[in-house]
Amino acid sequence: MKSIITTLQALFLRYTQEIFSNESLTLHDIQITEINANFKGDYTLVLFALSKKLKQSPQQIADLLITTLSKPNYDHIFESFELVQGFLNFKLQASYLWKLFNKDYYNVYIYEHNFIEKSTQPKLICLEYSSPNTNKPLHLGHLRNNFLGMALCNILEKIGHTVVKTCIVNDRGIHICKSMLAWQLYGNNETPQSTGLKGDHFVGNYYVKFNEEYQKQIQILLAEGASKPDAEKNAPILLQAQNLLKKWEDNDHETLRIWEKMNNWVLDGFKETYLRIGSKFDKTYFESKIYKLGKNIIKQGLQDNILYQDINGAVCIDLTQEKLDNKVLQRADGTAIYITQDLALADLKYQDIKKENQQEIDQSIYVVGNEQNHHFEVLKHVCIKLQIKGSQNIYHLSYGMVELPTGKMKSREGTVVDADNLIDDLVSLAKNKTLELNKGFKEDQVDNLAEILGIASIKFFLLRMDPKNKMVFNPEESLDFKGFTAAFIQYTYVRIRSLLEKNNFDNDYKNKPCAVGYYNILENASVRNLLKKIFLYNDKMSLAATMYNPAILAQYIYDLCQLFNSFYNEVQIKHENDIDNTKTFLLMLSFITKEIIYDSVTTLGITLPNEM
RNA sequence: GGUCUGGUAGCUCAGUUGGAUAGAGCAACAGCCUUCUAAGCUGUGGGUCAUUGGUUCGAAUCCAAUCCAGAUCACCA
Repeated sequence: MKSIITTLQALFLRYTQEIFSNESLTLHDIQITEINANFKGDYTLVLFALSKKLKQSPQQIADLLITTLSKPNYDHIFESFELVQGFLNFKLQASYLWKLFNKDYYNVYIYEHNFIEKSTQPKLICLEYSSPNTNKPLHLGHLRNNFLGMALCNILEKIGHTVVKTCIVNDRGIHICKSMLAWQLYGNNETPQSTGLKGDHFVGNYYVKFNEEYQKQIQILLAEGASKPDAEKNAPILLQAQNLLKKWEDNDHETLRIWEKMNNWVLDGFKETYLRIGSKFDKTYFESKIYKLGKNIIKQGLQDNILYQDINGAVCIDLTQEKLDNKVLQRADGTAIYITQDLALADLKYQDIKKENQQEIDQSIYVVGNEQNHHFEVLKHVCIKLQIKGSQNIYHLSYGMVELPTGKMKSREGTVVDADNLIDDLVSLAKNKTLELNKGFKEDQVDNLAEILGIASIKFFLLRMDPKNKMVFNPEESLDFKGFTAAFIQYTYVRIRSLLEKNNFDNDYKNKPCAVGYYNILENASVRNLLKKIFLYNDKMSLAATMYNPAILAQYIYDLCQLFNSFYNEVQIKHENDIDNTKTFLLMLSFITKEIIYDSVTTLGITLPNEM
């Protein structure tokens, strides 16, 4: 269903073309905005662009428009006009709003069960997100990544695109060897089972242990008179870890056995968290399985003279024409680095998805933090130069870091906010709050509800902000259940459910014809504002999709809920008269609000309770 | 040093191709529950949109310079 702004734009385009006999006018010249709260009316036609194009003053244009549109042979949809310094404010007829709601929203929804217009150009999109390392548990930054990825996927699908969700698991490399080594040295054959720890936390503890020992050894070397860089490079435990990496790459049986065992512990832990937060993937790739493929691409690149070897034998690419430096793609000793496997993955994803969908990928989105902006710029250029298919359609959706009030999160200094712990904290906060409000739920109901509310609260908190900006997370202040939060929205939702139920909506009103009324109720500002906000849903969804920004949707939902609550407090539906269909209309309005909340909140990946 | 982000209320954030007197939430203060769920609603206070200049009917938004903060510029990931 079309948004009201678009509808009005089209209408005014027709009007102006007719009235000013000017066929060259386009939609671009018709600037319609929601009215500024300080003025009277519903919407505003901003006349400056039109004035320039028509070479007439805003006053002249407005005069002619008003006199013509007020004539009875024109669409009878305007109630009044007011011109204020180039802004033509107008109020719509209540009957028009009523009809619009009934025909374009209510009935369409009842029949089609959908609010959103599909894109006329559906795309096949590959969306990569999450990308965990298997040496430590997920933290708050990963949560932002996961929530963004899921929400974006849902938004794009809502618009009608096909999205293939992929995940690359970074399960090899020196960082993995560090936790492995620490476990070998200090683990005493303990396991997640024997300690009762979640697998990823269990392994993460050894990663921390490694760094502690590493720091100790550096201090010892420094005390013995070594320079700082030497100490950092020669600490025995680091040399051991490097040695372990070499053994891993040489397929040392025992090393691989331990690696696989520890990796599975971590992956089991991730699985649990992903299930809890609702992250799903269509395809999961493992770096350990694909990193070697990159070497073939590099070999081919050398043969084609796109790449070159420097004096030490490292394979490089010249990106000076792209205003970037020369970039190494493979070490002098022939081993792979980060970008080597990214090349392989880009190629692999393209081939796999094309094969499965019998269709070219239109876009490949990577949800990765903005610390890697440079890396992805380089990656895209390298892919293009190496003529990897689909390279032109690579898009890095870069999101800002999550910081604490004290500054950056640093794993080594223990200042990370652990994902699992955070979720537990929020769930338990939600539980306390629920118990405090004492609404008479049974114990398992309380636990269920707390799980829904706790997870929703962190999701909404992370999604309501523009992805590209960094954000500050204050544990004390952020974890609230009032104001601009998920709980507020969930509360509004259950409140509407209850309202509809108490008023017997499903049986007595849902299918009642209600095309005509006396419309007095639309003079109530809270009713009118809610209705106008409903008319914007489609617009906001498609904007969120084109901008890759779930925050637009989050903000919209919040506004909608706030308007509903104002309306709810002002109008007592059960006391309204239904002789003129007013009560039916208000219940339908509430119903559509509820359905939009459900539709949009679900799209963000957030669960709604039925009561709270 | 180069490149890229950002700087809006005490704090956390909106502000959609330049539009009218810059908006929310939190925090503070004052009200509203025998009436459809008060996790709600209503109101008050709080701003040199980092600074300076420019572009024009009009600038938080575009341009330039300066200041501040962050990221990045690895044969790390």
